[in-house]
Amino acid sequence: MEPRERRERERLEMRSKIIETARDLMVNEGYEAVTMRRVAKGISYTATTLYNHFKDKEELVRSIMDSDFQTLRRSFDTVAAVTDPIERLRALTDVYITFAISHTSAYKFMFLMQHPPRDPAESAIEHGNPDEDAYAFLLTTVTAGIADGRFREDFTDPDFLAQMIWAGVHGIVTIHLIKATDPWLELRPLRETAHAIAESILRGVLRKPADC
Amino acid sequence: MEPRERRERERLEMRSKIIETARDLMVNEGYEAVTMRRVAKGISYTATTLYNHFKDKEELVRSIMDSDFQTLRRSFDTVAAVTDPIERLRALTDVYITFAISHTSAYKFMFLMQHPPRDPAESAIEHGNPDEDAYAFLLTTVTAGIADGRFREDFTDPDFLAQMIWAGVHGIVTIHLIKATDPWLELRPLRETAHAIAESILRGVLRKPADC
DNA sequence: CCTTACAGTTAACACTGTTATCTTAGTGAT
DNA sequence: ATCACTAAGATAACAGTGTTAACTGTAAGG
Repeated sequence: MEPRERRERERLEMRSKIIETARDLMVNEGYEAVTMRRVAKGISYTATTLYNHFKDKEELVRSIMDSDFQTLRRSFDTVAAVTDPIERLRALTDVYITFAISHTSAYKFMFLMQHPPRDPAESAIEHGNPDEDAYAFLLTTVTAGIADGRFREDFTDPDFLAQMIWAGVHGIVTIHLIKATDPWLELRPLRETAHAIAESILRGVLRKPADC
Repeated sequence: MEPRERRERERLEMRSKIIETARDLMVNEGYEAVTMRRVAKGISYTATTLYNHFKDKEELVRSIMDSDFQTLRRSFDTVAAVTDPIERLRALTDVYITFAISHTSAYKFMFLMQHPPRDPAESAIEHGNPDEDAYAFLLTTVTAGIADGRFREDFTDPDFLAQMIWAGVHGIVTIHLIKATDPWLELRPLRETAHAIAESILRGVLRKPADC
C-alpha cells in the first residue's frame, strides 16, 4: 500500500471517527453537549485538530445530519416491498414514527433546527434518487398512487400530496418531541394519533374512501 | 403615592422593559442574538442587573414565551364570533397560520425549542380557560363540534381530535419555517397546503363530508 | 538527504451565562 | 434627623463556547 492512499484512508477514518463521537455525544447527552472540545476529548485529541478535518462546527454537524438522512431512508427499505402505493404510504408513516421515536436527537436535529441550506452537491445522497433520498422515496410512492388513479381528481401534484401527508405525521411527532412533558397538554398516544391523522388525510384525499 | 408601591411599580416597569427589549432582539436578529449582555445594553444597564429581576436567562425567556402565548390566544378573538364549530375550526387554522407567518421567531421559540416544563401556576395565563389559553380555546371548539354530533362516532375525545387538527397545520408550518430555503424540497405555498390538510382531516373526521 | 507539507499542540481572542463582592442610594423606624 | 437596612446596580471574575495564529514535530516526495 502506498503512503499516498494510506494517508487518504487515515484521513477518512479520522473524519468518521469524529462524526461517530459527535453523534454519540448528541444521542446520549443532547445537542448542546456537542462541543468541539468534548468531541475532541472523546477521541483524545485537541479541539483545534478537528479544524484540520472540518471547516467549522457547522460542517461537522452537517455531516452527522447527512448520515442521519441516509439512516432515515434506509429505514424505509422494509416497506419498499409493499406494492400497493396507498398501503405503502400507511407503512411509511409507521416506520417514520419508529425512526422518530428511536432517533429523537437526530430527528430534532434534522427537522427542528435551522441549518444553513445544504448544497446537494456536497452530500453523499443523490438528490431526487428514491433509493437514497427519503423525500424522493415518498414522492415516488405518491406518484404511483396518482398514476393508479387512487387520489381524487383535484389532487394531481405529487409534491403537494407528499407535503400534506408528511406534514400531518411530522406535526404530531414534533409536538410529542417538544411538548412531551408539558403540563399544559395531555398528549394522546403518539402512534395512535399519528395513525388517525394519516388515515384521516388519506380518507380526505383518496378517490374512494373505504367507508362513506 | 407611597414609596412602597412606587418601588413595586418601577420594578414591574423594569421587568417589562427587559422583556420588551429581549423580544425585539429575538424578532429582529433571531434567538441567538438574545444574550444577557445585549439585552442589558439595550436598556443601558449591565448584564448582572438583569439577575435582580430574573432568576436566570431561562426565566426571562419564559416570560417572553408567556406573553407570546397570550398574543396567540388574542389572535383567536376574531374567530370567536363564528358560531358554527366546524366553520370556527376552519377560521382557526387560518388565523393560526397568520400568527405563525407574522411571528416566526416567536413561533419557533414556542413550539420548536425545548424548554423546561412551565408550571401553569407561574404563568399569567389561566390554564384551561378558553379565554386565555389558546389550546383550551381549540378544545372547546372541538367539544362543541362533538356535542353537535358533527364528528364521526369513533371520534369522541376532544383532546384527540384537537391534537389531530393542530398537528396537521403545525406540521406544515414548521416545515416551512425550518426548510423554507432548503434546496432539497420544492415547498408548495404554505396557506394552500395548510388549507388542504385541514380540509382533508376534517373530511376524514366529520360525520357527513360535503361531497362523497 | 533535504525540503516541504501537514497533523497536532499551545495560547489566545471574543464571546456566552452566571456569581461574589462591593458601592451607593433610598426606605423605614426610632 | 439619624441610624440601620434593603436592594439596585456595577466591577471583576470563572468556566465554558467557537475559532484562529503561531509553533512543533514527523513523515512523505524528490
